[in-house]
Amino acid sequence: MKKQLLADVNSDMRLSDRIHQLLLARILSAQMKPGEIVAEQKLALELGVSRTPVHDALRDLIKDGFLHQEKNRRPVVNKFSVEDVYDIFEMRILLEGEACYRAAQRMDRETLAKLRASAQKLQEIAKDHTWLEQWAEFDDWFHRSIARASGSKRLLQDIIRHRLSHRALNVQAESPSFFSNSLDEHFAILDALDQRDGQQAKSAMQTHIKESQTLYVSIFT
Amino acid sequence: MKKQLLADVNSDMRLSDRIHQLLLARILSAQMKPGEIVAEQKLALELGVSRTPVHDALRDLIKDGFLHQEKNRRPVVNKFSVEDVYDIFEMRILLEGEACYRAAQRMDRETLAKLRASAQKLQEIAKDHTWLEQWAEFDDWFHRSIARASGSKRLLQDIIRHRLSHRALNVQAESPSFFSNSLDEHFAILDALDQRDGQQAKSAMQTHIKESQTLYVSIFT
DNA sequence: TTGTGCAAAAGTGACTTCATTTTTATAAAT
DNA sequence: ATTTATAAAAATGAAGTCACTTTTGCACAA
Repeated sequence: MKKQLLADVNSDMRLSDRIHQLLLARILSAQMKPGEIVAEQKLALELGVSRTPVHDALRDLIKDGFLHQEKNRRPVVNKFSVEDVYDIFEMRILLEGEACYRAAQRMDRETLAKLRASAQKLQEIAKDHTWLEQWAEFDDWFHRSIARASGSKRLLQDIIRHRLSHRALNVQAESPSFFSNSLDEHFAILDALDQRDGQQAKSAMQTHIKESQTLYVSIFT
Repeated sequence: MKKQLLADVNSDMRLSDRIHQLLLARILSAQMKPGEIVAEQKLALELGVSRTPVHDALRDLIKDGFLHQEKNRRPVVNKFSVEDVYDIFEMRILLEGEACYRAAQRMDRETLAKLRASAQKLQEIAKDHTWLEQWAEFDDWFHRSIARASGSKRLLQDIIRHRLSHRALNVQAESPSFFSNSLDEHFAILDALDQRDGQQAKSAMQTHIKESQTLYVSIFT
């Protein structure tokens, strides 16, 4: 019986796109680790498809910056150096700071309220063992919502890209990256957004990301 | 006899990468215009290769944001709306402003001197009929040099990406986008870099790009 | 034990083929 | 003339195949 790793409901999607999703998930969840070889042929066999859609998916991942490949060689999952870690966060500070500044003027009250409610709910169950995964999900939603509220298609896209890189870092970070004051910082950002204070919101966001940067840089050093 | 459109010296490159280069050049030079259909099969025939490398090149161009494609349909060259134009320049203002700020501390005197010399040479022949193409080349080199001097791999990459979008705009801009004070602005940036004044350099760069933005937005309105 | 050379195995790049979907062209109908 | 139906042509997504390159494993030598 054939493996059903691609048994998505989205059967109207291109195979290559479903495979791209699957592989991205594997990278972000450490099922595929930095330095690991990802052979197109082997993967095709494993997934029970031909090499063609796998080839396309791998090419996408290369453009995404998660793999690299030399001609005629098998693709390899990228490693991140300390410099990369620093660089990724610097981009986030710049881009998400700007997005937050713009969002202060444009974000609708409804989304703002939803973000606050979720953050509060999260605060209550902060001692639960499921906290970490719920946190990761919320954190992503929080930052993307603000990026989206910036009103700039390209700013949003760039932020998503660098945030994915950030998430890929977790794979290499041994200790679980976890900081209790992150939630407080989120509230600070929300407060500034509520007051429509762009400068303050930007500043709070940048402080928030810098905290994270410091932690990650220390882990990777 | 077969067409020699791909008769590059780089015969050790993948075909798909050479085709990607060729198509990008066609887009930036208006040989392929917005809205135009780019059929994989037809292109393969024209270039005298199989569909596979063409397919890969087209996929890259889609990720680059120059084409879009719906499933089972032929790819189409992207059109830019006024909002896109504005957005592209906003990204350039943010990213190249930051790069310029960082470059003020890091750019070596040698590159700085070369940029100034080229700018001066360009100024002398400003009345020549070959001015425009030389200008375009210099402008690209100028901005990339500063982006590179920022010391950030990702900042450079993002800047290159948005600058390519900018260049793709020229295809849709009817009147030749041309402004005599651009060179003066470049000198202003160089002066600030010479003085290692990050704030001033950033500000000069952002003013420079805003000038361009105003012009392009008016053209696209 | 540690290299070195070489043949077998596995892998990629690119071409070809096949099934299905979309596009185009033509003809009929309003 | 313009729309609608439809059949032929052309295009894409995915699989299969082939030539050439890289990787692997093993025998042999230092």
